[in-house]
Amino acid sequence: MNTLLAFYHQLLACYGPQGWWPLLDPPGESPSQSGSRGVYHPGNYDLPATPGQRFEICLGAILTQNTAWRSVEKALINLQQMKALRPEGLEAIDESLLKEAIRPSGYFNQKAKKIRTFARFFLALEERTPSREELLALWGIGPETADSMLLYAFKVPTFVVDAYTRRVLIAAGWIGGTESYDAIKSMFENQLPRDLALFQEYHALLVEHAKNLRGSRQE
DNA sequence: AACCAGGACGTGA
DNA sequence: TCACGTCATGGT
Repeated sequence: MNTLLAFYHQLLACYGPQGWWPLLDPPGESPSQSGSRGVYHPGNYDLPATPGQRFEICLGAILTQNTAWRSVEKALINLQQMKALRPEGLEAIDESLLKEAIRPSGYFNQKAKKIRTFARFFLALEERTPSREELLALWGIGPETADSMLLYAFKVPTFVVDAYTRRVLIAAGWIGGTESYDAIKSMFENQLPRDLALFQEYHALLVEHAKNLRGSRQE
């Protein structure tokens, strides 16, 4: 039997579809209605539906590096209000305004440079799907950010590994903890059917489960 | 009041 | 290659 696939079904039965990646204003809801908060879309694996939503997910992937999502939402909303949640707007915005907008998400000096670098790259793409190597070559985009963009923004079935993933696997006794990013990524990709919805949902479920593990311990 | 949050880069060994 | 310091704000 397949341990990782069986575990996925357990998690799904326990928590249900998570609806990643959250968007500020998905189709069907006005921005004011979303109450300035990311909207999840459980069971819908067709998003993003527009280049704008795709770009929003990519920026979120950068801004959430070692940062709580709640802080990222503030930054995304600020950018949206400054009309800089588009690559053209980002290219035009003043440096100090940009940093002020993303300040709540932390590391604002580095992240300002990162999202500017990415905005230029995104424009040059012209709707094409980038390769993992192209993304990794950009300053500020490491393995997890690249995989998050590919999986949730560009709909490429590649598995995302993060701190939560490691925590769950360690708690289950399936890894020691010193394994490399790519080693853990390969574990999943070698044992699971390469399916977009499965990969998207699995990572989201691992995050939810890891948060529950932490919550049961203390806090 | 330390500690962590949906990491990545620069450096030295 | 790899361990370690740095980056920064916000919530618990």
